[in-house]
Amino acid sequence: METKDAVLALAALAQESRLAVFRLLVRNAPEGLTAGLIGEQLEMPAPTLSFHLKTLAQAGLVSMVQEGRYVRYRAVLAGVDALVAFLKEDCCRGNPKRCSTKGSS
Amino acid sequence: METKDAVLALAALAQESRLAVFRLLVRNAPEGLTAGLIGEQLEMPAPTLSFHLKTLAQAGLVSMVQEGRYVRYRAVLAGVDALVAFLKEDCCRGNPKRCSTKGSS
DNA sequence: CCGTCATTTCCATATTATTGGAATAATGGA
DNA sequence: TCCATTATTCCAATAATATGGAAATGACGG
Repeated sequence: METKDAVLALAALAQESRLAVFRLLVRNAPEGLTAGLIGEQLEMPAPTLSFHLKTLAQAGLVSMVQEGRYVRYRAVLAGVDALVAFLKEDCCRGNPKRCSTKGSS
Repeated sequence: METKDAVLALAALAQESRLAVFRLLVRNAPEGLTAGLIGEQLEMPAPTLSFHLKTLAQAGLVSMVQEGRYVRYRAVLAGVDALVAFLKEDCCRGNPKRCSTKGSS
């Protein structure tokens, strides 16, 4: 992962509305939800939601699939893992014992 | 963790300069670095760096300790873990098997 | 105290993001 | 084909953020 991608993903999540959308999709993984259902759950106007979904998709954090008249969105959980790996890259110069808490990447 | 805290932390990282600062501190955990050394490594003007360090500190992602004339900054690695836990909260409605990749929180 | 060094605050500028109404597409059923 | 439904694009007002020079703060050594 490159810095540019990480900033894109972090910026996508660093916004109340989008964070709510993403977390809703995480809860509803792996089936996902249609745009309409998301808007209904979060009481968000369609254009606003569309804008945010596009941002999340461009950041690689959600995937979209056309299903007839609907578009189904899904959280890309691997995106979060990639982000964390990037953040902790070469943590403690590779002395994992000195690194805190749980030993993710 | 509350939504507000998560947005604060994500926004702190969602910026190229700050992301660079944080990752530098992660690499140099757990000792940390003084403000001056960070600015030197990243070739960043002092006021700009100070602004970004303050933002990271307010987000709970770095800690600061006065050391004589210097101020030492350290990455708070647990902050990242808390963030991930929040993002993946109730993932797949608690069906961890259906959740992807590695089984963090 | 006084000078020096490390860091922060002040401030103005430039840039970028969020929001939702109205209009526009795209799909499928009758 | 025509209509109802679903979702997106267009656009403009509003708000928030990043940047760095100059000045101010704070800490230590002499």
